[in-house]
Amino acid sequence: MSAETGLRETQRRRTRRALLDAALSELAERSLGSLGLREVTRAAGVAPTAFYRHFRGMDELGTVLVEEALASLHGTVREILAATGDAERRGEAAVRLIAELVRSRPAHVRFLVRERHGGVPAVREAIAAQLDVLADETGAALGSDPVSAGWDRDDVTMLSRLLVDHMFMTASAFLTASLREEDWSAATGTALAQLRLIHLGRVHWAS
Amino acid sequence: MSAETGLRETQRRRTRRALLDAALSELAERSLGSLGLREVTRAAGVAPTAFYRHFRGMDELGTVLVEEALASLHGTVREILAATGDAERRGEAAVRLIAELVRSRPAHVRFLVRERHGGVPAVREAIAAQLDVLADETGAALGSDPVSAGWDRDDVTMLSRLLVDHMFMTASAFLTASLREEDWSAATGTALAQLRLIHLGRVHWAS
DNA sequence: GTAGTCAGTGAACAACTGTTACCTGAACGG
DNA sequence: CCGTTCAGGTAACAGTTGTTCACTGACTAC
Repeated sequence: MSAETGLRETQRRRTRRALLDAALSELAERSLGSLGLREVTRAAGVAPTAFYRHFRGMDELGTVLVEEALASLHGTVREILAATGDAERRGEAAVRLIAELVRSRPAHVRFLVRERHGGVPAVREAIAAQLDVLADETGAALGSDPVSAGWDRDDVTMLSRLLVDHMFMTASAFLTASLREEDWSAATGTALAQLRLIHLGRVHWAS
Repeated sequence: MSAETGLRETQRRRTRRALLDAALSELAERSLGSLGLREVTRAAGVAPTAFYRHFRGMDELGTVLVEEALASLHGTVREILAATGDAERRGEAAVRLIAELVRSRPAHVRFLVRERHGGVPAVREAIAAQLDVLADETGAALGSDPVSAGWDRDDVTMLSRLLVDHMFMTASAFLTASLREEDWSAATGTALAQLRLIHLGRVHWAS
């Protein structure tokens, strides 16, 4: 479905991408709330009015970026949860996948980290809702895991929330460390150690 | 030092406070980057030009807010670290103090959480620098603790970073839960459980 | 008492903002 | 081929922005 590869449609998609990319690159050192519609269109090489052909306003542009960013994150998390092996290996896989995500889509990740607590309610809520889903999935995967057999629901959710938040911590650490290679590997080490410590706590947990 | 209670000086301080408070209340649902100088002065009931008698620009206003917010946080953390008793009690004390801080200065706390990864470099860096100090202090306190005797430096810092970040997680959770009382106590429970889990991991850690 | 300091004001500026109504021309369906 | 659709452009709008300058008048130091 939605092949839609007419000449017009492809051009339309192109400008839409240009708008999203322009916004994304402008957001490297600013926040969505301070980003003007005209700035985006200017950076995209398009007339201001063209914006309205694609988005109702900046809020909508923002929520689209949320969906884009979290689509890849969602995929990443599913990979981790589906991964076999002991918790140690799973932790490594998690950190590795986050690292890849930061390397391949730094702008998207930065956007998520920044706007999670940012000043645009619509975007904030979109991220929060998606993260709730993510936490639930994590919780479900955790539930069907020998280590946490017999845990009550509250404890499972508190752990999954901790893990999701730790994911963001790690992503943020990678972003600020993404300049020097030694900082990068240090961040990797820290994230892995923290996951190991959390896992240790999990093993010795008594509901 | 700096008694300075002339009539003029007190009035000056009053407007300065008015500016800071106006900004703070305006920042309840927006970010610093999107906050205009004129908006602040308007909310403070003062002419736009009066702003310059107190701050060079919005960045400076921002860093002053950072100092204010982190002064209380600094005090809070010192109290926790100085607290005697086992780790369980210390965790309880930590959560309780954060809760108090959120209740007594919600705007400051929200400001910190939002601008930590926010769109104003100067403010972001000011917060990061202060948090580094905080993490170091935590690390020092952790170092002189029987539980973590013999840990190497890297492991201590990874733990203190985790704890500082967890503090922010908790503060953020309290902020979003501050409407309904049952959400509040649930947030308290989650934070406590997470600290307990981390502590368990700490006990069974092997450097 | 008097001269000086200085927090706050008022008016003006060029630049920029989001949004509207209307126009253009290339791709489209039949 | 021809009428229609529609992505994008132009021009204009009323507001708002940060910053400057000169000015006022209550406080201060002497």
